[in-house]
Amino acid sequence: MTETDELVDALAQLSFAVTAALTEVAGRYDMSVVQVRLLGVLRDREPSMSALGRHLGLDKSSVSGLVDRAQRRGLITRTPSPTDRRSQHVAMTGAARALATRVADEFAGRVDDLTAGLSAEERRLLTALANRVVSGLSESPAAVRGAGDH
Amino acid sequence: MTETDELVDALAQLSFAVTAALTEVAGRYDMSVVQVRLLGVLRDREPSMSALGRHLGLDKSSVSGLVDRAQRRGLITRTPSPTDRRSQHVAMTGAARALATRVADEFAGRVDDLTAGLSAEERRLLTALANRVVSGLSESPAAVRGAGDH
DNA sequence: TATTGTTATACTCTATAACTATA
DNA sequence: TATAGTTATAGAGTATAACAATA
Repeated sequence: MTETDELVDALAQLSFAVTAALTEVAGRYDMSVVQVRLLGVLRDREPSMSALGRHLGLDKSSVSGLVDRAQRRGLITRTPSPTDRRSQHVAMTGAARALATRVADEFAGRVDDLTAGLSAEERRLLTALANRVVSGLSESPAAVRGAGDH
Repeated sequence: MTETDELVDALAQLSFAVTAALTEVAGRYDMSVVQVRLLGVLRDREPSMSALGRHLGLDKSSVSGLVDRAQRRGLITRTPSPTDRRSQHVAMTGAARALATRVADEFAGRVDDLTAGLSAEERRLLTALANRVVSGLSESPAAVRGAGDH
């Protein structure tokens, strides 16, 4: 295997492990990864449906369904835009904020377990390298704590 | 934000970026991430349905559907086990092998783009750190080139 | 005309439960 | 009894196409 193949495989496996951890933690609260990301985006924004779709990389019809299901569970609200009568503003409820905090905390614990074999210096190094990789992206995907986009 | 939170967020964003790249490449061939992983597992194995489920972390009923759809597309074959008449052995076809190679190559190109901002030494460092994180897992998730599990 | 959002439709992916066949 | 696999069913998630309302 070339060095490139080794890097590709290592990042793929790391990503599967991180995603699996988030899936597992979210599942304990009957949430999916995309729902966790939805709440992450709404943590410090109240976007329109279409802006939400851009943040999550989803079609507007997918956002409609996603928001419908979250609203049915009392996690988000839709309010009409005062300036554009076609538009809705999406916001998370207090219950959603509490839920998102719990999920993020438990996820952090799982990442802590995953990286337990690294020294403090190695963890800082991994953080820096991961940030360098992601910083090259114009549209960062929304993460769990809502940081890093726009 | 604490150092732990920074690490958690950096790994979450990195994982989303890597997964998004794989999703995008696979989509160009009408494939999903799980289908790519399926072919990755079959690259050097011909497991039973239940063993396949363990490799992918899926219920046997999910595997049935997944294999059905792949078989309908001519990507895999089912053959009866000679020793256990309840059991099926799953194998990938030549067409699937060619397809998996193309997807893996394009995915490698995307990861190359993502890490273009790193020096050769930094890429080696990232590979080593990612491998250290994943090596702590007893059951590694199947990656794109089929390496790293069992 | 273009944009915002919803709805209808179709498909993949996933799990639970019930089932058949074999061990 | 236990295991291997399929099928029926239900629900989340996604996209495309058609639509209504507004800009």
